[in-house]
Amino acid sequence: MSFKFETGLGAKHGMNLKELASKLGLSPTTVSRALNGYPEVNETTRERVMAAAKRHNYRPNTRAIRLATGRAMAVGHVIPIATRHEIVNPVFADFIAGAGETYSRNDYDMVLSVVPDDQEEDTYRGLKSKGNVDGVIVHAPRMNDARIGLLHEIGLPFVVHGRATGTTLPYSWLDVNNRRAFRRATEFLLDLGHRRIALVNGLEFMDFAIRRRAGYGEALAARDIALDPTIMSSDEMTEIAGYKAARRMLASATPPTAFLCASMISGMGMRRAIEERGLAMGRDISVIIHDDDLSYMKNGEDLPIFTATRSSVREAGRQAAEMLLDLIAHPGAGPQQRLLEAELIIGQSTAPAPKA
Amino acid sequence: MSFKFETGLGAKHGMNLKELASKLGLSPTTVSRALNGYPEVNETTRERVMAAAKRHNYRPNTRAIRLATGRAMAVGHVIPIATRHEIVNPVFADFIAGAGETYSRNDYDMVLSVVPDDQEEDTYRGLKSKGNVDGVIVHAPRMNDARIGLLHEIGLPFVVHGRATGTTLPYSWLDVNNRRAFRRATEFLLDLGHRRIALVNGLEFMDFAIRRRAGYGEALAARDIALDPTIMSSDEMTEIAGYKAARRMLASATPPTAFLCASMISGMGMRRAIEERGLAMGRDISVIIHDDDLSYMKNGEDLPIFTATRSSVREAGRQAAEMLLDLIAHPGAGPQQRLLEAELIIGQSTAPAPKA
DNA sequence: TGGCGCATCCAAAGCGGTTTGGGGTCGATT
DNA sequence: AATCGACCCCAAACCGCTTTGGATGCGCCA
Repeated sequence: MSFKFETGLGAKHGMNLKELASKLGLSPTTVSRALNGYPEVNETTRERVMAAAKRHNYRPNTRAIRLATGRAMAVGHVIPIATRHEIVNPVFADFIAGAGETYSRNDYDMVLSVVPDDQEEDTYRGLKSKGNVDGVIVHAPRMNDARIGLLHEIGLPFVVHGRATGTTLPYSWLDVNNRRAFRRATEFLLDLGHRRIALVNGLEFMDFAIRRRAGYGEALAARDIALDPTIMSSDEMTEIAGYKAARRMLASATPPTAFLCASMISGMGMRRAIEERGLAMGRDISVIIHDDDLSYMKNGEDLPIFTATRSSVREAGRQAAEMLLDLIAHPGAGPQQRLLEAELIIGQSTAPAPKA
Repeated sequence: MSFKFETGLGAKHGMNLKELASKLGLSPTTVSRALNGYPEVNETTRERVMAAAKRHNYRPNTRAIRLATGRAMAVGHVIPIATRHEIVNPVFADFIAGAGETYSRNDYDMVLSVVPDDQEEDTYRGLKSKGNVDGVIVHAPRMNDARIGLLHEIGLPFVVHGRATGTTLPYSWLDVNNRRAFRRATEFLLDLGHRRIALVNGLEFMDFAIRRRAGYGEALAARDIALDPTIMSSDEMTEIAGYKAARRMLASATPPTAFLCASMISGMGMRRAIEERGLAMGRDISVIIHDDDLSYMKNGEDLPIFTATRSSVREAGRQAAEMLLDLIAHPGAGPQQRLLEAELIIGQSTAPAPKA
């Protein structure tokens, strides 16, 4: 009954199709077609309808459209909150911003689900069977990521941001060429004369970290330098983790002269460790980071602070979203892949290896 | 016609209420009521229905529920992308994560709209009239923020994260006591003997920045110290901005001995400027930051890197979302407000003022 | 024994759009 | 003059659920 009241009062609830149609002396059918650009309506009628729609500020009810068409006009991003280490990936913000721009332009909604990681599978199944979204973006793929098989099984279109080593199923992804980027960065340090190059990597169950490590390994192998596990670490990409890894390695008997580091944030922690030790980054110790080009964490202005492999995660978001919308629009077409190359930006944090 | 195919094939499209009902030999009415816990259904029947629903993996179609009930079961977060300075606020990620936890628990969807800031008003109007959401969270309020009046006008429930000085309308908000936090921090520095205390603030059309400046001013005034505009800056809270502000101030004839800084990220830039000058933070120069307790940017572990005013933005997200859901559930009730106090955490970045 | 009330269940009318399957009109064709 | 297409438009079904307004049956009391 309170419902009756609301819809009764409802001057506020806005014009609907039926009202608009009767105001125009037309049928809802015709009005709907006129507004949606169908050909079987007279052009002058269409203009009359369009004008009236604007005048009365008519906006079709999304809920009704969704039910009638069977499309959600929305895509989902499932953000798992690790129950163990509660890290909110700092690149999410920029990726989401990029993807969101694409969605806005295409009149799609973006729905975010933040769920404990043990409920992730259930969330995907629900998203599909309850019909909340037409597709999803898969974040932070791991090796042999189970989500790919799952999404295949339930038949929900998806694009992976990154790749999942070990998966045989075909699927759509957009990734940065992490292997090549880290190989180039390592070669760059080698060319500067460095021989003890440390790798401060992300967590190695994350696919991107595996690829970065591979690129690093390739470059060293090509110069016949053996991997040294004592100067290779793998951890979350936080300031603290970068600090601790660098501090530990610098304290060793044979410290590295250069660092390769997975993110700008951990790079800042590394710098802290370096300076705490009375050394100078870019003189005593060289550092190369991977720069996601986060808007709140620009790597300097004219002169970059860090030498870096750079690839905009915001742009990745834009493009991944476009791929997904395309997949949704053309369900027949096969999976799409796109590999972005990172630039190598020379900044102030690298220098020739000190004479031994 | 391709539609026919899909729904024709659609073993996949899942069980719906009608099918389930006929399988049970019951009417849709009864099944609906059984599942939604209405009293006018026999307990044994209810159990039979529940069991069948689980067995057939029935999940009610969200789109239909939304249309039938008139509720969106979703809340919106509008994230304006400033056309001038394209900064994605780094605290969004954590705030969103916190809010998202609350939504997940309550079976609400979170829909994010990333829009150019000149389309913000239109976005809110659309969200309301198209019925996409039941309420919204307003981010990053400014002085005399126009959104508050707008949302009042269009009748969309909302909670502001922060406050908007100058607004006379009553509205719901959740904020940190920024004024008191910065006043305490300033007093702390004063007690350590500092007299030239710089303020590296956020952009001062942002409400929180105004309040922080007020707290800073109060503390100085209480000790009869005049404000000195040359050691007060106001800019985006990026690493670069912090660096530049600190560098400029340190280069002056009468540099500050202490800094009050709006964020951990700009604090890291300040540290860079300090060390670049051959000074040590926490010895030559004291620094206090505001710490939003971002998960990827922890302020040290046992021993905090920075002395800081701390307040978890993730927790703020959780609570703001709860307030909003409460507002939506009880449209009659008046606006709610909640003021969170920040802790003052003593870290390694502060020390007594050097003897002049 | 007739009637009342309670416990259960159902048919049908929404919700607000889209889409199907015609149905007039009218000028052109034969 | 009858036929035939365009061309425009409409009535009604439908999407999958909720909710209203009964209907049915049964125990129980006067």
